[in-house]
Amino acid sequence: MNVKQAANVLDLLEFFAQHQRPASLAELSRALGWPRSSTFNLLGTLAARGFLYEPRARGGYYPTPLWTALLRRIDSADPLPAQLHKLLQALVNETNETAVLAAVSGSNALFVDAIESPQALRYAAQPGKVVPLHVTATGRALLSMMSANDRALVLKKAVYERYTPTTLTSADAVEQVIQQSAKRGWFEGKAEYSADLGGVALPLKLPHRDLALLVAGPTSRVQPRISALVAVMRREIARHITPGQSG
Amino acid sequence: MNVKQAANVLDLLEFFAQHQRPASLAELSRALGWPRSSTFNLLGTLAARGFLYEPRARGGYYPTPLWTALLRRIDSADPLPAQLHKLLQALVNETNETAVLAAVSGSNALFVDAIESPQALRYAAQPGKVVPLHVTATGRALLSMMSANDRALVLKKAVYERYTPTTLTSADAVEQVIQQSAKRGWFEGKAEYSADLGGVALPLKLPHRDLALLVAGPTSRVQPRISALVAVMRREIARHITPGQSG
DNA sequence: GGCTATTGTTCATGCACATGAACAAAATGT
DNA sequence: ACATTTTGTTCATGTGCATGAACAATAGCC
Repeated sequence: MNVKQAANVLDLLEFFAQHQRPASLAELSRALGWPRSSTFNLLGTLAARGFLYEPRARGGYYPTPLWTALLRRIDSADPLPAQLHKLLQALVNETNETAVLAAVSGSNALFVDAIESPQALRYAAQPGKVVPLHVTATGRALLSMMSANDRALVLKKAVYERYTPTTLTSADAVEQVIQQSAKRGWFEGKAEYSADLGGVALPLKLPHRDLALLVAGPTSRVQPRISALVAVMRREIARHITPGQSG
Repeated sequence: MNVKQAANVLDLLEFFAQHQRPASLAELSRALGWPRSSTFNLLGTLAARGFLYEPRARGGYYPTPLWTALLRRIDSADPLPAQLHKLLQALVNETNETAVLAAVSGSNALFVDAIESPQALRYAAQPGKVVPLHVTATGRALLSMMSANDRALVLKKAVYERYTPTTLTSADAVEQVIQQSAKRGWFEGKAEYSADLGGVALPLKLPHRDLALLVAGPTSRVQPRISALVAVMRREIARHITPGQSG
């Protein structure tokens, strides 16, 4: 079940991240399609708690530094090593495609960091994006690191919708692909979830978390050089992660 | 009116900021006093949007880097100059009391940055804290920068509750104190809102925002050296803010 | 491996709260 | 200064959602 007013808080945050300036009640109500009265109540709630304020009197609301103060504490407990962001940057430089770090989140892969290719036609991926585990290279790389039990559970509960002509639509088919991919050491995505999108993913076991590393772009650019991409990814992983950290 | 599920999102964030580790549904439900089913729905909503994930399968939920990604963008539009944080630090070093930067937020002063005194007995102030405008030194420093009209409006709408024996309880009394304080150039708080708490506040006009700078602590330590504190604050403001920035 | 305690999930129902409408206050234009 | 538009605020009402209860799955224990 969807908790509407929780989602609205997220919408509000995303609005401010996008527009980067204070906004009045009327403006927000229009932009987000909320009744003015509801907007009034929500802004009031957030402002009363110190999460929104009006930088200038009657100049509209904006999020306060309290958010950042809280998140600094939250992030300090679960930091993505800066190394990993540099790894992504190196991969984008070398491959000219989008590079992503993903973690398991329920039955989805969650993009925890991403740098997009500089090219006009590119895989648009931002931190926070989620994709199903069973129909993506990233997801299967993550699944390959789970115990057989956990993986079977996810695959059983998965919804085998056909997104594109190449989508795998059964637990068995997916499990088989995972086995084969694990053996050869890399996972390929062949436009199963998004048409014309191809990618290569590698499992990345770190001390306290299992991640997947993905490089992806249009099938036409990615497909012909899969093995080259794998080689680059392996090289850059070796360069950016000290032996003690990889598993 | 209070929007419960919006407030719950904030409670959740604060929980994680405090505990700094993943928490299971049951754990959160207990800690926050929510029904398990409600917790289930809320976590589901946030996870589906990519704002929560499970770092380890069945290892509990934790906020994702998406929060930070959004807030980086939000903060970049409304940055508190790093200078100002250094100013606070300098003041804490010099005075041994808590130093705060505050901005107007509705009829409250919002603490946008704060550094607490190292002493055991100190003014506990953190970013995000809000205090009424009309019964605090900080608030009156902020009010002094408003137009006469705006200030009159705030003072008219204010609720003149008696928090301590020294609380001012009428618009006229407050306006008078503001006039006098503005003339001499600094604002004093005399345990009107929190018992035994004293402080000195100065208005701080920056190019795009009006702030107040506060140094506060137990009355016994602050009261006797008010003028010394004012002198230190003025000197450090001059040191940390270039002439072009102050107004 | 069975038994118990704990955690996670579903669902129907009553009521808190989101909403539209009506009003008040500001802003804008002439 | 007046008329018009836009924005902010209040409030009663009907309904979407939070909730408790019941069930399912998992973990813990001996």
